[in-house]
Amino acid sequence: MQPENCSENSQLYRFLAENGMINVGAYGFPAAMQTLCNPSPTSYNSSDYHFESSVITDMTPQDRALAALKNHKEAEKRRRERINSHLDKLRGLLLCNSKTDKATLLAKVVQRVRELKQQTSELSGLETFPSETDEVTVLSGEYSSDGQLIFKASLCCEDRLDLMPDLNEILKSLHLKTLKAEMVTLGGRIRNVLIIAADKDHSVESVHFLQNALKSLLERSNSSEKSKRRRILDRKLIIQ
Amino acid sequence: MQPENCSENSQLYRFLAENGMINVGAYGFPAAMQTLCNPSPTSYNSSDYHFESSVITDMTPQDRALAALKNHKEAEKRRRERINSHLDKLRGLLLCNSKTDKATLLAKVVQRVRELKQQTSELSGLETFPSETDEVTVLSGEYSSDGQLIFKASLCCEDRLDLMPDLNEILKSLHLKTLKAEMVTLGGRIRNVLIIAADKDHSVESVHFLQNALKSLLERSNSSEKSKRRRILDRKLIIQ
DNA sequence: GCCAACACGTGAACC
DNA sequence: TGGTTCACGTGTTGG
Repeated sequence: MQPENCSENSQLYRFLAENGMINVGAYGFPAAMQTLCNPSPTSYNSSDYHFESSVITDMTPQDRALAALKNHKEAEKRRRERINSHLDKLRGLLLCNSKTDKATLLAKVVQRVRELKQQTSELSGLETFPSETDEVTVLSGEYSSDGQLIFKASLCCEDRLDLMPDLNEILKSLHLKTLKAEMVTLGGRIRNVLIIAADKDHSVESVHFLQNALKSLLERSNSSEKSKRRRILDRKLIIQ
Repeated sequence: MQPENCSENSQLYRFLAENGMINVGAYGFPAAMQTLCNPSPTSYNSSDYHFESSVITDMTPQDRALAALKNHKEAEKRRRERINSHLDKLRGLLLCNSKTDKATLLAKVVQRVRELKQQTSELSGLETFPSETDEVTVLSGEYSSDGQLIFKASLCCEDRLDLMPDLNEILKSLHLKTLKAEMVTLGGRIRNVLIIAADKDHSVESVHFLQNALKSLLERSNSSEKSKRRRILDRKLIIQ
């Protein structure tokens, strides 16, 4: 039996120690793993538990490796807890029994998100005429077969001459293509519904940028027009 | 060094084998783990690789344990894949980069589900007057501090004398308490909005039962009233 | 005893 | 390097 590298022996050492096959120090592992890297042919037992490296410094490379392992172990535990806490929140949100298993839960989440997207799409998609309330709606579609992301954006606000130029500027700067545009004006207000395509390489960012850009466009529009309007009822921002 | 049980030694054997410290058969592990349970004091190496148990039967207890381990390993892999595939679907649904880590993804999912619930609640909650379309809407709230589940249910259909008794019967049979009830009638139609509390012990089931009960109530209502109505435009069922 | 689901600790990969 | 994330195989528990 000739060990090939130190890693294997540190594993072996740990294995033996954890299973009580050799005695270990208070913490669990001594700083003697180094000695195992060039092991003497004697058997591993507690009588070999003497080493010279530990007298040189308090923090031998072995101790440091050990501390790293401990860190790693704890970090991993925190990671698991973080994930599980989110899963628990989802259980609450979906009214799932706390003992619903993870896979089933996630399947339900997928289904629910699809339903909700569908519902908001239907509920908010019915509007074609401008409303009294200012609205920015970005309904994210999914990726088309050719890798483009197709989605729908709706903007409802006061009509003004430079709205379309502003809108075009935004779309151009984000490298978004307008596949289709509907606009309806009524009583000084306008509703703009755009079908937009984004190249796959910067699609996600573009969607978020567009949301923010439209939102700020709407705010700009509001602040400049506020004096003219008798009332701004509300502001809706729908992000699907 | 006296091993305490067989499990430890099978672990040890596996450890040694996996790290090439002893030779193993074609599959990976020989059927010799039993011999390790009462080990001879000699060292573990390939020269000890002879055993009598395997000649008795093809399926020794060791082989069966081995097969079970293999099963277990593969089942666990399938489970991981199942979970991860759902996570990937969620990544697609949320337009997340494929390298968004699990915890962050799940945090976004939680946030998104909350947003979507909020939006559908707002979008569908605006209606107070009865619509032309028959509707059952159950908007699930979350658990209150005292463990009760509070949620909102809305029902819109033809008005009829025995609607309220039917409704009360349903709620009573499901042990649901009505905290608040709004009802608006207009042109022979009625909209009923109920705030309902369910005890925690059978809350989830009750919500689903209620959904089904209201749905069938609506269908019953329709079939008996169909002749009187000139048109039933549509039927909406919203479940949040 | 089997099966399914979980938490755990660890090695590997990526910054 | 250290920090962080992932997949993996395993021990364990409940049905």
